Amino acid sequence: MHGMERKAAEGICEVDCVDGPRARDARAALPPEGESRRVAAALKVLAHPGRLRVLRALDGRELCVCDLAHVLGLSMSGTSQQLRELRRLGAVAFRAEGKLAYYRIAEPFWLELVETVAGRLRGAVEA
Amino acid sequence: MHGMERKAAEGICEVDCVDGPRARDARAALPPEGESRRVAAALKVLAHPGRLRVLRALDGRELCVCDLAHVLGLSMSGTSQQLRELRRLGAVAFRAEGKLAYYRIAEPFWLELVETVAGRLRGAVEA
DNA sequence: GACTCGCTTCAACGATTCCTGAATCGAGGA
DNA sequence: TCCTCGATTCAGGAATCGTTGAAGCGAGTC
Repeated sequence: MHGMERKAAEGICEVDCVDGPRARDARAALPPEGESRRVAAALKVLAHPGRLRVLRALDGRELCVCDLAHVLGLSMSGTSQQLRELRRLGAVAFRAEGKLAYYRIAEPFWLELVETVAGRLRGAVEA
Repeated sequence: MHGMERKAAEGICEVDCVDGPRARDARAALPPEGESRRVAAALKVLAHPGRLRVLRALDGRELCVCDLAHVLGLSMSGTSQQLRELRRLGAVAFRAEGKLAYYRIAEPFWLELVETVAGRLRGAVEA
C-alpha cells in the first residue's frame, strides 16, 4: 500500500493508524474544555490521605482545628491549610464560637464519594 | 482556671481545647491505616485532566495509543505513561492487535465516578 | 536477516505540592 | 489596655508529579 507510506511520511501516524471516524467520535465526546480541569481540581483536593481523614473525622460530628490537628497528627498550620482547600471545594464549613472554629461536613456528597471509592477498593474483585 | 494554664504549658492545647470524647470518637472513626493512603492514591490517578479525558474518550469505544495521543494533543510517550497508571488502577485494559494496542474501559466504575463529579459541578447548587 | 513502526521505558528538567516555622489577626480574660 | 491563645496566612525548602526526548522492545514487512 503506497498511500499508507505517503501519509506516514507526512508526520505522525495520525492518519493511517487512526480509525478516523472513531477518533472523531472520541474527540466529540470530550468535555467542553475546562470541565476536565475543574473535575480534576476537585478530585485533587480529595486525593490526599490527610484530607480524606479530615472528612472521615468530621463524619457525624463537629471538631475544632486544634482537635483535628491532634487527631491527624499534623501541625495546626498544615491542618488549617487543608481545611481551606476542603472549604473551597465546599466539602466542609465552619462555625466560629469564641476563639474556636468548629468544622463540619457541609456537603455529604464528597464524603460519600470517598466512602464509595473505599468500598470499591475493599471489595476489590470483579468488574 | 489554673488547671487550664498548667495543661496548656505542657505543650499543645490538646487537652483543654479538645472536647475529649468527641476527639476520641473521631479517632476511632478513622480508617484502619493505609486505607486512606490507598483511596487517595486511586483518586490521584483520576485527579488529572489528561487522564480524565482518556476515560471520556474511551467511553463506548476502543482506541489505539496513537489515536489517543492525537485526540488528547499529547505525545505518545506521555499518553502511554498515563495509560499505564489507569491500567494499574484497573480502569482501562488493552488488547494487542498486530503492532497496535487497543485500549478500552475495563471497569465502568471509575468513569461513572468521574461523570458523577462532573454532574455535581455542573448542577453546582444544593447539597 | 534487516528494516519499519507502534508502543513502552528510562532519564532529566521544570512545575507543583506538602509540610514546617515565623508573623499576623482577632476574640476573650485579667 | 495588655496579654493569651486559637486560627489563619506567609515564606522557605524537600519531595513529588508531569512532560519531553532518547533508547529499547516486539510484531510485522520486505
